[in-house]
Amino acid sequence: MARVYGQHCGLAQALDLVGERWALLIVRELMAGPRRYTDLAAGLVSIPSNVLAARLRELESAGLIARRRLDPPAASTVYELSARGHELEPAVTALARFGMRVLPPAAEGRPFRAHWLVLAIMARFDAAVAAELSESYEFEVPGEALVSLTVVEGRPEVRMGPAVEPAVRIVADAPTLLGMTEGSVDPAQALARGAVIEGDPSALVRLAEILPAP
Amino acid sequence: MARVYGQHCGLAQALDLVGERWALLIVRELMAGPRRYTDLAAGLVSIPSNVLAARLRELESAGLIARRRLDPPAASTVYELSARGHELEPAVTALARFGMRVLPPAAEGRPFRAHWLVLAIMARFDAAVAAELSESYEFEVPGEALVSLTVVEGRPEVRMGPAVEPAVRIVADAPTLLGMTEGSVDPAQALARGAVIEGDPSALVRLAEILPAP
DNA sequence: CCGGATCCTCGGTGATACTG
DNA sequence: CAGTATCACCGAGGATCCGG
Repeated sequence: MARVYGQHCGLAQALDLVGERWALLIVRELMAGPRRYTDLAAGLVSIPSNVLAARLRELESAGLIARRRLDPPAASTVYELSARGHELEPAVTALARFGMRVLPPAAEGRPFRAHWLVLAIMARFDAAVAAELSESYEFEVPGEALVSLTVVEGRPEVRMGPAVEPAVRIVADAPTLLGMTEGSVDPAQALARGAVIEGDPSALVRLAEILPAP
Repeated sequence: MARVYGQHCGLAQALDLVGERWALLIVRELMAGPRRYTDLAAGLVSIPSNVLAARLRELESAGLIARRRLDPPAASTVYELSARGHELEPAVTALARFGMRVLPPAAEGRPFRAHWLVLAIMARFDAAVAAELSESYEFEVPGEALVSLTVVEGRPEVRMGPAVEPAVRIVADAPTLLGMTEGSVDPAQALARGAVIEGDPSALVRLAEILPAP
């Protein structure tokens, strides 16, 4: 692991910590909440098991993630972002925003996971437009993921799990919902693909405004 | 170069383009302006020549950088960021901001370059504090780099080269100036280390406010 | 079934030398 | 100056196996 730049530069320092292959994708997975080893392997799709184990060790010793044993009866270990690890979120969302601009719309054999919705929503959120808004929204891929966006006085919080009194609820399959957050699928197309959109129509307009095209 | 994630995710897509070793550091170099092959090699400190050539080829075919032949008499080729390459700047500054928080203050054998000041200033700039401000500042490492920060109605522009009518001019050696932009060296310490600070004292206060600690 | 460890192969990286 | 050529090496990829 002597493959570090060792330069006195913020960017080089950041890349010395999370620049290795798979490292930032592990952070992406944990941005959706604590996750077990096996869930991480599934969310990362094609990561070799030994590489995942090595990265988790490195990220833990860098203080970016933490292991925690769940209380019995659910005795299993989960990984989660530390406070310092959460500080990576602005950088991860900025990279994702860039990537979404050049992401091919079609999904030919390209794997996707419903919980990536969390990052997609964070990346598209526009704080300047949200301003003083306070409202919550809920997104569901039946049987796979339930994601909530809660905006409190312009500040967003994206989590796995239900929203309290969502102004809008959108239920669709993963490609449709991801396509909506990426701007390649509009509500009309989503409805044609079997999506269910319920709630306040004016809130749906606001939702589209605070999640502008990347 | 089949080492791509191939996932339908903005972050994975971004890393497929600039996730390989040295790629983002090349972007850092070009954020200080167009640069020749040899200058890139010097700014990246320890990059193998074949790797630099390979990355430049990849970044060019990805549309992130462009080669350009300078007009005679200065007949040489330079590399520069394309429009799409400039779109990486928010992500690079966000990563640098994270890295600056965990960057060890001392520089024991860790190499640095004066033009990294450009990224350091961009990373520390706080748009919320700058608000409606319009003012310019100049930073100089004698014989190595001259950097200007020009704020127009709250929007920053950081360039190599002199500022027009700077409200403040700071002249110091590279470690002192980099330390100031990283928050580890305050003006008093800088003066003790031989720095020259000239201009409007109230503008110096404003400068410290729009470049808060990362 | 979970959470890895182990073994092997292959290709990218690092270091250096060389050339138009 | 702007790369290309060569080679050793180590980390990624892929599969399998193992203890709790």
